[in-house]
Amino acid sequence: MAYDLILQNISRHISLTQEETSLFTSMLQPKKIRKRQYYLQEGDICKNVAFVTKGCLRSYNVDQNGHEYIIQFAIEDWWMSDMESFSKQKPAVVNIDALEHTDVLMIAKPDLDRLLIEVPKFERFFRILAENAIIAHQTRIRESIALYASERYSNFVARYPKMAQRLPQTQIAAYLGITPEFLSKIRSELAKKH
Amino acid sequence: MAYDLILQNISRHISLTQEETSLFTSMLQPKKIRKRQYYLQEGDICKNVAFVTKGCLRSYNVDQNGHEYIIQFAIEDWWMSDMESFSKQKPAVVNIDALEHTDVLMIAKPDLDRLLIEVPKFERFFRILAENAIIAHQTRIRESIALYASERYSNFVARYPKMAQRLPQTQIAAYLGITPEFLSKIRSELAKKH
DNA sequence: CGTCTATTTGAATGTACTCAAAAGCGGTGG
DNA sequence: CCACCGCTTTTGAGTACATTCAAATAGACG
Repeated sequence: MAYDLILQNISRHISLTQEETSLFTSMLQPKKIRKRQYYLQEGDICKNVAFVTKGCLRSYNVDQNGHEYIIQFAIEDWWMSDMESFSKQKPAVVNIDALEHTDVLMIAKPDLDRLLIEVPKFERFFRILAENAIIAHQTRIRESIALYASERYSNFVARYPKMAQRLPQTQIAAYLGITPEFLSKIRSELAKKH
Repeated sequence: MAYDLILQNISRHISLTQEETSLFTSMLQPKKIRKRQYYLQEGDICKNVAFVTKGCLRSYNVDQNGHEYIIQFAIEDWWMSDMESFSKQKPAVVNIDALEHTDVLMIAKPDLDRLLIEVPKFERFFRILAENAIIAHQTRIRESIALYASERYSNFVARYPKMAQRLPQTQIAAYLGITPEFLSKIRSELAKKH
């Protein structure tokens, strides 16, 4: 069943009745996003939140020199949206696109608003989801100001081994806030130590 | 009335009945934290969430070389806790202390758990609070990997002018992830341009 | 008033970036 | 299935951003 993964994800924090599950799944819209295809473009308003069932998304922005800075990756079992654009319905400051052919389940903003009212348990679910995101973000902030690039890279590989395997180094570099050239040098230094 | 500020803070996102307000305020414990005094120490379990009514708190950690890295400041009208320690009741990885003589209103973990059950509106309140924190954290992550220290400092001053005025430069430097000496040099460069 | 901490300034060093060029790898079409 | 094209990764030289250490000055607090 195609909803297994998302229902399991939700059951980690709240339990749903049969009817609540039906209401929830009736709101889910499947969508395929091909590699390099945009899910959300800077300036657009984010109308859905996405749950990845296959593939990989990234949210990022681009500065005036054309450099990309990655805010977040989302592989299978991760949620993705531009929080600011989605929750306040204002133009997005980031882009979201697919690094691989990707399958998502989307929930539209009006549906989610209705869900939160009809099944308040989901307020709890999304509160916990948000709190966990805060914890991860604080760790990342701490590391980005306290650690050297080589340490940040080692921690990234240790924390997200699946992502580190499948992501191109250019993307990891853009997440760590370094150039691809410098990441290559870091990796060759780390390799020497074995 | 001492609860004005916190009730106004809450009313920005949800509205409470008379009884809900009474239940909520009955859970608030006032506490004074003197300058340099700890509110939470690394390794302890965070038993309360704090709302600052006067003064200034900071959460930070210290590396093996004794350098401090500041995760967050909280002045009047801000909430502060170690999210991970408080919500999962595990040992804190950060310290929280006062940079000024500070007054807070605290809510104990068991009280908050009960509040969330008895008044589910608070699930919504804390979800929105968490989502706003995520937006701020993502902005900070983006700036910390994309901008030079001088740009991060200018943005900090523009975004939090009240904090920039009252905080010592050492603390701002520890928040931006640079040395106090380098911040001093940045400031003298910026001053030249006038 | 005196002590302690915060800030400034300078010289030497280290981390990370830019630019350029070559080598490796993967997907696509013929 | 191979050849090609485009993109990713590697390597090197020169440069810029940021740190360390040291010492002098200014400022805050009891």
